[in-house]
Amino acid sequence: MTTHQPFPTEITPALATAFDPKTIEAKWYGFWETQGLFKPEGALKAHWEAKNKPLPAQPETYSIVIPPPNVTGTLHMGHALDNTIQDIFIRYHRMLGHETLWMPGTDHAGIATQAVVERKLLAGEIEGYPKGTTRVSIGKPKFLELVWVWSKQCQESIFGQFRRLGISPDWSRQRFTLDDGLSAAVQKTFVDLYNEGLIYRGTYIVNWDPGSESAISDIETEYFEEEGHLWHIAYPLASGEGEIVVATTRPETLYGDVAVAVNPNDPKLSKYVGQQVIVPLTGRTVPVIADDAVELDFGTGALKITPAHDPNDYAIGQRHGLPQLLIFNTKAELLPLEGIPQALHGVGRWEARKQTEALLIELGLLREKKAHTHRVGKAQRSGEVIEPLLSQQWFVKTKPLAETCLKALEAGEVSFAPERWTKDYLRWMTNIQDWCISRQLWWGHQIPAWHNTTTGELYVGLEAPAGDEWVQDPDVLDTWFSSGLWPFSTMGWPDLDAADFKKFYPTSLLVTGFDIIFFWVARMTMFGHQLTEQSPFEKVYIHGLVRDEKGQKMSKSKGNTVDPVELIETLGCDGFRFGLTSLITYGGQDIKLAKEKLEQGKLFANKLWNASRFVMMNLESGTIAPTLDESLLAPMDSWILSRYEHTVAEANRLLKEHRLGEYAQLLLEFSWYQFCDWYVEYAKHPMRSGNPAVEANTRRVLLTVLEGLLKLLHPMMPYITEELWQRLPEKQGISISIAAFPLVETARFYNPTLETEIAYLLDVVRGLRNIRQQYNVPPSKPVVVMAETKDSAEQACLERNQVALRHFIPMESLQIATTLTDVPEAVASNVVGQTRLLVSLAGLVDVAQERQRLTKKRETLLKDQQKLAGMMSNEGFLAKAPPAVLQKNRELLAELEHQLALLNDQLSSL
RNA sequence: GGGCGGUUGGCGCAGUUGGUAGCGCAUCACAUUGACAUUGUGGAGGUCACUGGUUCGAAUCCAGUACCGCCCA
Repeated sequence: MTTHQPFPTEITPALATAFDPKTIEAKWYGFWETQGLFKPEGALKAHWEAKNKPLPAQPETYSIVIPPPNVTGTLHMGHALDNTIQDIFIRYHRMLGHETLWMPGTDHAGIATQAVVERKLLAGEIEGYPKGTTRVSIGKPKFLELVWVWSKQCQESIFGQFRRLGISPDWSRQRFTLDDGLSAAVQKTFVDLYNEGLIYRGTYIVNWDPGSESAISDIETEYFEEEGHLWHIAYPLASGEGEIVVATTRPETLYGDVAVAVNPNDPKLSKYVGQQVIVPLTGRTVPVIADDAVELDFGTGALKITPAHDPNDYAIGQRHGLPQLLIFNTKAELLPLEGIPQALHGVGRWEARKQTEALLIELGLLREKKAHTHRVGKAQRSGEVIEPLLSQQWFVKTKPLAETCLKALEAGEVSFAPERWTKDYLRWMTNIQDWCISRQLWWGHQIPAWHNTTTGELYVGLEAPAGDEWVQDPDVLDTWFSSGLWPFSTMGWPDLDAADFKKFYPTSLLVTGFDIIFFWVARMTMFGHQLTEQSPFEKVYIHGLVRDEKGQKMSKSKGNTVDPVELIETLGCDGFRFGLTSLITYGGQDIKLAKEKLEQGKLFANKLWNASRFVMMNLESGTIAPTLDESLLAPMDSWILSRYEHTVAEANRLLKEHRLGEYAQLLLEFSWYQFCDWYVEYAKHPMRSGNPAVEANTRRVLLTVLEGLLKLLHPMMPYITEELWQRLPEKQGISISIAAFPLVETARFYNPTLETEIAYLLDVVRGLRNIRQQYNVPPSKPVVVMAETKDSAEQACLERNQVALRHFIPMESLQIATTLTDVPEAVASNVVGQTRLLVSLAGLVDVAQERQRLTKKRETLLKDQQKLAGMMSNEGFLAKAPPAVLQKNRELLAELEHQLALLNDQLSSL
């Protein structure tokens, strides 16, 4: 056995009657960290030392990279869930003796972070800067300095919150997407992909966010149905004879019109094709063109074409070789162009819309304005309405990358749990659009491309070419570009010999919410396959969103967010983690934050605490059998060992299958409803039997089960299990976190026959308690009990569990018989299995009440019996049902019939 | 318009090889000297949204309907 390592002992010697999480959480977290137990190497060594076995030469590895939180604020419930899940898997594999790495870190979150600091600056919340300060006014270097300060602060507070959650990543390896190594990976990737033709630069209509004054990708744009208007505007024919009325939702863009389009099959309008019309307010003459894309029955049937500010118009413009007329600046204000009324120069788009409408009315060209519901795209981060804008941007050619991913998916190199998410991933990969990766921001990875100021030449490379005339492209890359490299850039890639990369890549599991399958998971697989020629993870575990109690999505603007740290304060970390885990479903449903269910976690922690307290008090009171003496085991002992072994097997299965909700439920049931409610209660008896060998052996059973239970629970409830485990009289190793997770290699105690027997016994106890309760017999008052059964197994069970029975039910006497004689007059009865239970209650039996109770029971049984009898008289069922089911039903039916007979007897004797 | 998910006791939810429906909270009754009132004990409460099909047998599989939610166009 290993020697005990020092561990914090400033704990009260005796366990308090109520579990107080606060006193233990900080203590153990510090202990784990200082002992290096979150490090793969440290944990591995400690694990095998505790086992007293040599380190395996080639230990199995297990690795997860954390979805890096943004350095924009604080952790929310989604993070709490996501990281609790990861921690469970990490701690489980660590206890299995695998070399386990959980890589932590944070994401620089370009737009979001820059926006936060800009907002703070503007609001005067940054010391040394007056209210109203803009990023432009202080300049790029100074501004970036402030963002760095902010991001460091955020990082610290996030890591602090993570620690409160009790999670166990290797903090010594923490990464940030802007770290030197990760940045180098980004630069290299960009240059390589450019050289392979997978990155290109071009002028296209992009989703422009006037809020951040940057392009964003199409998936960062969210669409909302909004009430708007449809303006019908008359465009006079240049010939002077007549007009075409055009319908538009955006009158302010008419300054950018370069054509009017109609459907070639339009019976009324097609005749104008080839003619010229005058764009109102601009004096510009543009052609009328025919295009199939124009819907005949939308609006007036005629569309104004603004290629520089609408993706559909852009496509039409391309087909017809039309010019592209840019009318907005990066803030979506009208440019000072000829053809735009002077008064509108520099005016924002909404104001411009109003004024344009007024001008059109003045000119008598507004034919109609009617309410119209349409879809409006908004920037995910800033909430600003997207301004489609023609601009020069960098793109990733995604089709070839996606194809590799699809092949890998088909080959099973990567899979999703729950499986249904595969479809979403597949659909997105199949219909993938090129990815706009340049952002007009300051905060991020500046693009390694250089422009020659004199020749206009473009050069892409890690270093600028020689000469003064080269300036670096000012744009930075989309944050997801660097996040897409996360699973391997954090491991040392592109250095293929980096130790972590060689050992821990590809990772074992990725845990994340479904909302970022496209943003992140897809980008990681694309980059992973392209750059490392393998999937960055084997399995993607997708969980639902954490919603508020009403099922609404939590958001700061709605004010319905819940702070996980606050919940940890009130429930204790272990209680919180248990509650959260128990809410997880196999199907990955969204989680409604039911506070009752979380509360259950807190109660469970207290229950576990007190049960352990009881066990430890008993362990201290005498010797513990060095090994289990099987000859001394009473049926109840064997039963709990059987249940325990079964629970061990199940827990391992559920964890391997990523079924965490069921894992939580399983352990709750075993600990509370089996161990505490029955075994611990039972054990009080042999513990006071006065037989030293039995007592010592019972202590051994209690210790075995409790120690195992603590280990089974540890991945989910790390603190309380550590605290309790450390107090156990025997333990191997320095911490439960590196102790061996219980496994069933060969079943030793699992005994279904015995479990059936004890299930019957416990039913008998319940049956007797039921009677006692009905008649208000005080708990301590002994009663006269008679049990009549013709079933020899039942009889044997009762005989050999008399001691336990008497312990659960205070009895004056217990008579077990095949046929009872001398049944007293006043008895209350119950039926369990084939057994008739009688309790003598002189002067207490109320015949009416007894009749009512028995009748009710008979009705329930009768219903079951009829149903079953129906089934058993069905030819088809008898012919086709599997023998095991038939057998089971036959037995059940016989039992029901017997029970009914007993009840009838009893009723008629009343 | 297409896809996905949900509909199970008062409330919140579990329930994957199809074999007589489970949990938490709430509720009713009883219990307070030894692990625990952050408790224990006993009870009550459900035709598993609806319709049809497959099957000896359906909450579970299939088809359709209704309502709710999400994603994509």
